[in-house]
Amino acid sequence: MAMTIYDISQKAGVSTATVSRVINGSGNVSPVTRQKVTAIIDKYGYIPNAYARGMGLRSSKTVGLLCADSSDLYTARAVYLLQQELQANGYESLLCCTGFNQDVRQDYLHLILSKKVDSIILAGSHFIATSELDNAYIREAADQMPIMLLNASYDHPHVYSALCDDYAAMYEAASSMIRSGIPDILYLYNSKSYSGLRKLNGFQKALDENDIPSSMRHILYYDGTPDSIESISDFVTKAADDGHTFHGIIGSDDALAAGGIKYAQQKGLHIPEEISVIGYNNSILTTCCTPALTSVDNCLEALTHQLVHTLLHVLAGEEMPQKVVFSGKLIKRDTTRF
Amino acid sequence: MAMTIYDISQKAGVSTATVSRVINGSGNVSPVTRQKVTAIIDKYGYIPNAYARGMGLRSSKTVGLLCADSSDLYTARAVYLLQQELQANGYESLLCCTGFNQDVRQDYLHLILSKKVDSIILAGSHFIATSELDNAYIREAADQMPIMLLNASYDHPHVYSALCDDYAAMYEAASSMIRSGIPDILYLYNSKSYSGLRKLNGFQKALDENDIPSSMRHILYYDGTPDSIESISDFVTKAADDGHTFHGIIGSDDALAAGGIKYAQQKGLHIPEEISVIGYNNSILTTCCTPALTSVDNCLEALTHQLVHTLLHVLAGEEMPQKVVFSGKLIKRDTTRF
DNA sequence: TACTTTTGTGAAAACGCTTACATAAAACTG
DNA sequence: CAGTTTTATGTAAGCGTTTTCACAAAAGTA
Repeated sequence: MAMTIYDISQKAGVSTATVSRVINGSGNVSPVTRQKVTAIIDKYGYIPNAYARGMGLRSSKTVGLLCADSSDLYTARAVYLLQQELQANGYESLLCCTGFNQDVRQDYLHLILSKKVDSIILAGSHFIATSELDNAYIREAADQMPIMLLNASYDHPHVYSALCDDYAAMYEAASSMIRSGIPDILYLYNSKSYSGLRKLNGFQKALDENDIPSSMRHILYYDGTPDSIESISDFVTKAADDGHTFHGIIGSDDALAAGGIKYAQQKGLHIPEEISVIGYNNSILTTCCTPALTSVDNCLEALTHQLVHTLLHVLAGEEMPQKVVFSGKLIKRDTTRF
Repeated sequence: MAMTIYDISQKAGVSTATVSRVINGSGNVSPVTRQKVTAIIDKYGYIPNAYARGMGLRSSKTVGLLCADSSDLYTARAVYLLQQELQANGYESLLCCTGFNQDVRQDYLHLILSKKVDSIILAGSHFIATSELDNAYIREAADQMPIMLLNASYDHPHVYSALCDDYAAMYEAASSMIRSGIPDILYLYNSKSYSGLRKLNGFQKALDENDIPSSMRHILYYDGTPDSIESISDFVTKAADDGHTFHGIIGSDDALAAGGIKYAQQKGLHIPEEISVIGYNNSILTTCCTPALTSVDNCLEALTHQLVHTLLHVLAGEEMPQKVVFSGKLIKRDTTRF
């Protein structure tokens, strides 16, 4: 029932080779023949079978998009932007969400390799900086194709990355808060990914430079579900009850900071007069909060654009930089005094 | 360099047919042979080429996930859940975001058909209830494979759907608000999708039943960018300035309702004493807002689960219901008086 | 034991496309 | 105009699987 290239060649009175050449715009075909074949193709709505095609060709024109959870604010946007960039360049996106499950990830690696994807893009807080398992994973994949890292980096000849200088951005955010007269800051983070660690280091750097004593450093890892603001505020309340005293809160993402705002409100503390809050990612949550949340814009759009740009050129066999770094920007709103 | 089934068959001293049978668990293979072949496969880490495979097989084990914008809160979650369900059942997800662009959608349809996907799932506020173009699109796709609709329905033998009874849920939400003593409600919506229209109708029904005069009906279509809470509150402010008077705001999604909250705060109106607000989707925004937003939970998880369930059975050739309806649930928080 | 059924296996065709090679026709050379 | 290059096209050999068919060996039958 479905048309094949053979059917088309019959109807057009030419060989399959000619039809193939017309479809791919390869080789020389006379204008009149091209026209004739095109007409038949249009008439019957013929669409070549990508599987048959993928066999002859080297490229499947597909890229695996690997992440843990594509529904979190940041990753969702990253996935969307990547997908858009890829589609605009004729590539398809195979979405692979591991849900932080190693087995699923293994299955996906298998699937991805069997599909002969042209590349894999790792997005979101997928992997943990310290995990040797992750490294093995990347290395294995990198043997077969270029691997693209969004906001992470890894030293390997086939691994390319585009990242935001989270270190500098968080350093800037913390410095601003200290400069505004708040030395005792609660730092909340919930991911030990590369970017999570970079942020943390930037924060520490700012404290170090300002000689903040360790008694004023409150760095807490929140390992609850990331999508419940209430449980975050409960977490902060508990921290305060446990003796942590702070007049500023910095979250490694906007949800954490939003939890900080909730905490302040429940406690009856005025923002920003009595306590300041800064988030990260500059997501929709920033303007949803009251007061609107000061946050770091990590130029995700630029990152995704660059990453796909690099990928396309790498696939075209060109020499490209392994690593491109952009800088984030502190967007000032109403939860800070500066 | 990459292994083929032929290489494996050589090393195992059997034919390719036997290797294929081992891989697919089809036909009869003696335990000893199976063992021998499996060992070789494992040893060399052989992964069959999905393209070659897709040629012989009828199924590509891939489903197209079509949406307009996978980064919006609701769709992102839908996509993630669908992808998880599919992956758990051995299917891959080809993510296709049209960005509301007809040409892109056309390209994707082409791509999808060439990839011989087993089905297409339409998710998110993808298509407009009144658009004949959309219908043609669905029909065309439905000729080739089952089409699954998330929270929409369409009468066609190959189109299946799982939906939330948004009509009833919104009716319930509006009724509750009216019952709490608020007859003049501002209804904000930003999508003319099937679900958008169903919600609107449910809202109207509640007003009708309570004999709310048309002078108290404020139904506004917001067509700005959906991810800026500020522009929504500006929109509401403008509506109030234009003479609309209301003591309740219902949004067809949480972002719109959040804009309503912002508006009330800027105006200095107390929530819920002076003005009530209800959102829809029960997203993370609900707890991010202050006060926490009362919202309708539209049981997305149940929908996605059901949809994939239906799909799998349809693909297995079983008879399945064209349409399964779930009911939403009003989650009461702090922006309403009931 | 002679006959039928089942089981395990391989040879080879098919799947729908691309492409290297061959060849004929057309277009240049000088 | 003979010789060379270019252009247009077709033939057929892959690409890596699955699967039909055939057949031999093993296992049941009576």
